[in-house]
Amino acid sequence: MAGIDDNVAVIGDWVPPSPSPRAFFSAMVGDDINSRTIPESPGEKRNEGLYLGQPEQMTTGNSEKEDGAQTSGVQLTELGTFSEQKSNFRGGLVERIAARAGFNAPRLNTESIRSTESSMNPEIRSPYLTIPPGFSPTTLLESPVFLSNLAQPSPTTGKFSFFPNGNSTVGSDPPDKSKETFFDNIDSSSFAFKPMGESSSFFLGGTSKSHGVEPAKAQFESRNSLHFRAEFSKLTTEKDSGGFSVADQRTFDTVGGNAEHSSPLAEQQDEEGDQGASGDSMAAGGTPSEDGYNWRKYGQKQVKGSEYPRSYYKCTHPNCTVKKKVERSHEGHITEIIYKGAHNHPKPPLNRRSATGSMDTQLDTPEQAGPQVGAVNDSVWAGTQKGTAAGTPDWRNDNVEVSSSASGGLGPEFGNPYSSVQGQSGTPFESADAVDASSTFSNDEDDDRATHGSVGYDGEGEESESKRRFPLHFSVSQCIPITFYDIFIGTRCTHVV
DNA sequence: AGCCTTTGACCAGCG
DNA sequence: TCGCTGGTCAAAGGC
Repeated sequence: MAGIDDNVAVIGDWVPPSPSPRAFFSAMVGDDINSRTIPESPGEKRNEGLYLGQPEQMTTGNSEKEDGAQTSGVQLTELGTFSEQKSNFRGGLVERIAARAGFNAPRLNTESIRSTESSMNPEIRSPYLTIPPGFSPTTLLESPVFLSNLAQPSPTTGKFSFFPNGNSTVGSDPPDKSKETFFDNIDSSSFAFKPMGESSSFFLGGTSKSHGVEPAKAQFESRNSLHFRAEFSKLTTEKDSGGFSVADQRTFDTVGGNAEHSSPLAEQQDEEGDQGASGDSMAAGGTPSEDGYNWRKYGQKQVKGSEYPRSYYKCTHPNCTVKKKVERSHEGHITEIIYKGAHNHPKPPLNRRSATGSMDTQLDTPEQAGPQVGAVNDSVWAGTQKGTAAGTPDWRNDNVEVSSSASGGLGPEFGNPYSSVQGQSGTPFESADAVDASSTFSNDEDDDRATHGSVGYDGEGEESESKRRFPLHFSVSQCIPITFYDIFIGTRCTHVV
């Protein structure tokens, strides 16, 4: 199944270019910044490795900026939370791994990070996603291994695909494969991360632009990575904006990474290649095709307030008037997606060109299946997804805005039950889905309501509150603990617009 | 041949 | 009315 393969690939991407087990774990822990603790792998390119995100990346769009207080607070919170958790994670995971693997896991030094945490407030434990920006929970969750593993004690979903021997494909692996195997492999010299020339990269990182793009990453674009990019992209772009508000977290829930790591080329290549010629080439999360629908770009313009050009897309379906605006950073990261209207048709078959691209992620979610009623009112662009993981649109609400960011995709994936379905179904899960979902969801609501990307899916009850709290209309609907091999690494909360 | 992207021009809304 | 801005059109070209 492609889905599985994808997952595998994704996992592989995680691997640092010249990875050593330590590096890997350190990365996992997020100690990249303080790599000094791991002298063994000096040569490693940290930027390529997993980064625990940098807070700055997490900034959100302008609208959110307005909320200064929230903004800074949130950032800190998230970071802090992560750090804190990280410490736990570190202690637990690393040690466990070390124990199993038989090598000494480096102690991660998170002191510096903690310092940051100091600013951390009670929020640290906030239900919001605590996963570091650089670290993409989504990946974990989505990956076959993690998905299943989180719930299941033994990650048998398969070995990590990135094992050098290559025989370990998640899908192929016998269910029996257990963590033991995994660790054993690690322990054994055989364990090696793929040099990633190919997949160089899954950049978890919150590397900031400062890290610079590495050419190698260009290659990194595996189809799989696409959705990550999307997510990252949003985050990335937003980071520029300066702080992020709580609402922003919705974006982060699923996102950890910073797209910027990947070179623009990489992304573009990736997108283009993966998506195939489909017009989607444009966007990772924002790519039209990502959401499962076919889009035709009919214009592009540099918007005054926006640092990046805005692209205009129309749904290619005959009677569908849905449009969407996508802003992408120079690097190709989507900074904002705004849907206008609702699809009045089911998602097209994967076959389409876009489909050819690996990206086609068609969610076989119920929503998709059903035609979406909705006339689009030309009048207004409803949804904005800045920096959000795509969420499920809150179609219940008026003026629901669904935002799906490429990135957004994650949101739905995690939070959205459907997303989960998707993953399980074996269909490739794409960030796009999220997007799609958003658009899709925007149902009956008149087109007027554009869809904003929102992460959460339900939370109806909370919704009102959320609105109150978050001008952006995001609310926390549900929090799910994220664990990695029994280790609690954070919580994911879905927010509903 | 069909579909899509690109891109400059055009149009409408607003102050 | 003018200028600015955002959104859309449509020709040209590519795949």
